[in-house]
Amino acid sequence: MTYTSDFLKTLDERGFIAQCTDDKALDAALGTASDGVVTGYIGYDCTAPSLHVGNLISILMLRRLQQAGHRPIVVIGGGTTKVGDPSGKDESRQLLTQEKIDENKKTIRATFERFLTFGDGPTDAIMVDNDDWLSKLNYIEFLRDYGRHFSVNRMMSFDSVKLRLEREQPLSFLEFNYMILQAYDFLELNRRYNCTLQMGGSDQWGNIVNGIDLTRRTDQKSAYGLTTNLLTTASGAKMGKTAQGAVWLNDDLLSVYDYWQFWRNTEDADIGRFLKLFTELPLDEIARLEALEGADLNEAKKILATQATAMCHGLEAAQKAEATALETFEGGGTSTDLPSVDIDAGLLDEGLGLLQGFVLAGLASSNGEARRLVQGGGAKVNDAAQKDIGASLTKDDLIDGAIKLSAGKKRHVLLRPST
RNA sequence: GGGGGGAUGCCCGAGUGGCUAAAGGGGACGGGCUGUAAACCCGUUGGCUAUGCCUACGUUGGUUCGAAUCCAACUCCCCCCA
Repeated sequence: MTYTSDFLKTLDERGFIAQCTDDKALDAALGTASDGVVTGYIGYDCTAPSLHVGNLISILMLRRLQQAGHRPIVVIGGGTTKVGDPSGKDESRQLLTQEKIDENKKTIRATFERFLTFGDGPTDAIMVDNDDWLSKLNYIEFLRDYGRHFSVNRMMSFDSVKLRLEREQPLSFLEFNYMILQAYDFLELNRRYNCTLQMGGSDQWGNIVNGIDLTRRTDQKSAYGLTTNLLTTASGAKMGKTAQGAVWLNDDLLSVYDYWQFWRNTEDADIGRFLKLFTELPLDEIARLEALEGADLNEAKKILATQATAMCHGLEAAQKAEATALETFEGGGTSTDLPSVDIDAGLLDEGLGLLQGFVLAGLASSNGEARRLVQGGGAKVNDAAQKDIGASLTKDDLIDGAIKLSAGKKRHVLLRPST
């Protein structure tokens, strides 16, 4: 359909939207809300110390919502994390301890401040923790007031539950309750902040719909749900997972340089889609970049990388990453800004084993892996291929105070002796 | 409570006494081709103080010259019945 609200029009043009519970009504509401502001939320469980690229689309939806003159709410799932969302998982998640959850909460919060403007104004973003209300619920009271609105028959029909059962994977009663708690979140946010929109990945559809139903049944209020497609690369791989693990948004878990590289290594077939989703370049500019062919597409990839990195880590850091990459890949030089690992200077005096060096640099997880890397011809020291697994690194290998180790053509780390 | 089935390396999965660090596949990593792409081809894929040693087939104990494989107990999971 053709949308009239800025928000939905933009999301639609840029390929965000997977499903909407009632797009006509939502479109209208976005244009006619009493004070012109619609409040929408997305919840994030704190199962890891940082969000990753897989969460990015949803964060950007909140950002777009704010840009369109509405109010985003970030819900930190301090309460729901204690239960564990069964959606899209074959097995129960390991339950996290309270301390771990609290720690994760802290490090996740900071990420949002780079994408959203927080404050007290009508369209300023706010952040709340669902632990604030979920932990206070009284079991019997809760069951009587809200549990009666959920039919088990229907709950069983939701993918998060159904798939688990069909695969004969266990689903605990604890997890079974997740959708009820998330539904209650929506109701609570509706009451507290007049929040009428919940967004999320398409795997959240069931949970979102439940919240809308609950709000209607208990308070006779209407609310909307909007989901995005779960992002996969053109080859079908899940976004955000690489060999090293998730592509984290926090720079202490993944360096800005590596984040930039992640986007630089986008497959050709994904460029247009990613530019629309992950940058804020105008569509005609994107159309131009997308139309490039062959090796010229590399230009588009660099623009994608720098734009996407700038949004997450700031323009300056992004440009620095780009310069570093340029020097490393196209200039044939060694940039001093490559990710580096500090080592004890004394190690070089005695001669540090080559294999050990790669392990310290994080380029191999064991001596055996480092050995295989050398034997396979993928290990380089200062750009010179190494064949001898018994070789040592010494002070003589230092160039500008560092030794450049490379595993393959793309992974580079500088070893810096600390004094 | 009763009966049946199951637990193998990152994942899936073969293996029912030695030839098993464990087939095959996926994934991942490295090499080649290229454009830091995809596809394709080749190689690698437990650890170590390394012609050897150690750890590993749910846990513990046993049989045996020898166990992932046989026996016992236990733990956890699934299914069916009540």
